[in-house]
Amino acid sequence: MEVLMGHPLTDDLGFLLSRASGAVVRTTNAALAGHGLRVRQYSVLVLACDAAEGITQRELADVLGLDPSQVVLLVDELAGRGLVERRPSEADRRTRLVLATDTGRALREDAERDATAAVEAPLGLLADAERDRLRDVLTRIWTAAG
Amino acid sequence: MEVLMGHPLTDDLGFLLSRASGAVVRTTNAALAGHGLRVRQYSVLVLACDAAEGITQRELADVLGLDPSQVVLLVDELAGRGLVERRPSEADRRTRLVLATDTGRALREDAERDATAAVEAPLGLLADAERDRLRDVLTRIWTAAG
DNA sequence: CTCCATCGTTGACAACCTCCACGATACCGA
DNA sequence: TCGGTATCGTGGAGGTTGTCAACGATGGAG
Repeated sequence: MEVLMGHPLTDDLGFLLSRASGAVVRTTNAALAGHGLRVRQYSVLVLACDAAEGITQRELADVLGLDPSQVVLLVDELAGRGLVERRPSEADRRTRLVLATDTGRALREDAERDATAAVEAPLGLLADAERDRLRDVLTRIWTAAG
Repeated sequence: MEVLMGHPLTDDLGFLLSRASGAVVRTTNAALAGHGLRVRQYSVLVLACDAAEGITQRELADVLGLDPSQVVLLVDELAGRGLVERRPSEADRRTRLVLATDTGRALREDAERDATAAVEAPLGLLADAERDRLRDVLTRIWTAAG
């Protein structure tokens, strides 16, 4: 990979971060395309599936680091395909809880298999200890950057 | 940061990668805004500055992981501001070498100072050894993902 | 009750990514 | 020398993402 060497940006962590991130996202998107999903929608679906009581759109925006207006569209698409449904919250009538349907949960299972398999190529070569450390470092970077 | 805990995506390296990357890019963009630059243009400028003989647009696309058509626009913008110039290559008349002007080099100095200072918040808390390891891991991920 | 914050939603706009097609040039094999 | 094939830069189309401002509806504090 001679293109890698000798360039100053190769030392820039920010650059390496975005380049690696882009590569992984591309790979994941390709794997999810067969299910008609992109990473963004897939992330929302996963979060909805794992929230037993449903999850607020505001929470989705916070966790995903997205603008709330984007979450509206993502949930619209998922709801339009019957993968997710919006249920009014009894506690706070401003919020609408996003819940996964049975169809959504089934699709999530399939999609997750393909996604993890595809990402196995770039990330599989990391040892468990390395993964843990990487998780820790990335989380610290995110919290520090706000 | 209770929003961090308890969500399944918090364990997904791909997700953490893109979220951390997004945060760093946002921070860098904010720091570069004063110079009228975005990270993309800044990256091109840096590469042009550090290539004594100039750099091919194809090389830029390869190193940055961009489509060649995007590089055209980025170089157009930089050239329009006099930060960079296109010089026909004598060896291969298909290619046009991108070279930084004196103005471009001066701006790069200033911009680099601000950019590194801004990124110091999220990345400064990493020890040198951690940085080296992170660089290595990110590079391996990128090469494996193609 | 009033004032202010929050949630979801809509709209607009810029930036970005992906793909396809073209002319010009280079390279390689017959 | 010629002809096919590949590469470089460029342009354009279409979809996706990022960012910001506004709005109605609701909640909460004083």
